[in-house]
Amino acid sequence: MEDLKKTIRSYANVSDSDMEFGLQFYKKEIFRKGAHLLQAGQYISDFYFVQRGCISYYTLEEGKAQVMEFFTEGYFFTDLYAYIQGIPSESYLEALEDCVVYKISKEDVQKVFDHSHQLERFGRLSMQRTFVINFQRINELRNLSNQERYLQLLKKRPTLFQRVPQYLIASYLGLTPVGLSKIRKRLSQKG
Amino acid sequence: MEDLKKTIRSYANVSDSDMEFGLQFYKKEIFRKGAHLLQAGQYISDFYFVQRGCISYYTLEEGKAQVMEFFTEGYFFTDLYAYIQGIPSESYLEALEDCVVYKISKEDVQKVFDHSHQLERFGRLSMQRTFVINFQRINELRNLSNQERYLQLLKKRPTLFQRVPQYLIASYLGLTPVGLSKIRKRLSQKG
DNA sequence: AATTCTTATTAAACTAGTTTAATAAATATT
DNA sequence: AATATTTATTAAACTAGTTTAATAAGAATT
Repeated sequence: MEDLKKTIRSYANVSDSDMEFGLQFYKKEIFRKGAHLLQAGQYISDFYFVQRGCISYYTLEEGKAQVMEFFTEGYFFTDLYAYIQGIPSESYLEALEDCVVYKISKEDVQKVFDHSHQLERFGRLSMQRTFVINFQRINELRNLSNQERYLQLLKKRPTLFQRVPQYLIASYLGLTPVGLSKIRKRLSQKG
Repeated sequence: MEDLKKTIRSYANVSDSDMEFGLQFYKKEIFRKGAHLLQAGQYISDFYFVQRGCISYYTLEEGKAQVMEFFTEGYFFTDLYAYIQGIPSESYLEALEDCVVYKISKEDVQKVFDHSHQLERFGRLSMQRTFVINFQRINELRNLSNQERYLQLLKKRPTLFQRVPQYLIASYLGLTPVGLSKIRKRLSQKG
């Protein structure tokens, strides 16, 4: 749990005893490639941390997967929307590789926050971090062309392109596989 | 400050004494139509609550305003991105009408959170609320057509169309004024 | 009431994507 | 190694927006 501990401490000064209290609730879990951590219609009451692997977070819109995020090592994740609102999920969480994750239940999160002001602060600040990422995402969706967003993803998360098939990346970028292929061709002709 | 108090209590059970402690830091401020609460390049260290009026939150991209949000009565707002990161803003906050707001400084927010676990919880939960809104925004940007987003805005915030010129709404929707006009024409011909 | 200024619509040419379908390339399976 | 399956590219026709520029409508000012 060293990676998890380090990641929490990157947000707030958590004492050893508070950390020990918090970590006791996390449980290790393994998912094989192709396994679903969550399917639409299910409730999600766990919060996860990626120790190893890659998980896709997607919805089905008219039968087609719309990838919203790829969670890789060091990410905290869940279907945060359904988790927060306590409603059935409209999304899927699927292991794109064999994965090792740590999970904690919503009730245990509540216990941890009730017990420790500093861990509640970690909660607030990690929510802030999520805000920053979503804010950037919205700005990118609004102000950048698809080509620019492709180039930016290539720059920000280059290893993703080795781990994930291109048609899922196209989906993440809000494109069809054909559309992304065209963009790549256009770029390869110029440069 | 009754509206402010009510809004805070809609997030967390704050005791009277904690509430009193928190509210002492808020200061009332008035902005005339056209006034800027924030300009690009400035640091923003205040958090605001809209008592009365409408504030646009926008960036300039190649000289053109890109409206990201309209803040109306009951909204908490700031340039949250610059506020959180402590970096100079790239955005503007402009009163579209005469406005009454309450504001609190970042340092005072910190004092309040340090003083009261329940107010820190309010902070976390209001951040969660912001997450939910941004999440929906991202989904709308990704999965809905411009026409659908226009119709949805019309449904969700109908009064906005009486308060705000159409070209700003076009910008909010990520369209040109011409584009929005076309959509409206298309709809009026069908229905 | 007339004028000016701002906002909204329309037209025409253009563009970056879409869809569908065929083909090519890469990967996995027998 | 041969075959089947999955993934990526290309082509062709189409679409919903863009830009620029002209016009019309509405609001504010003299």
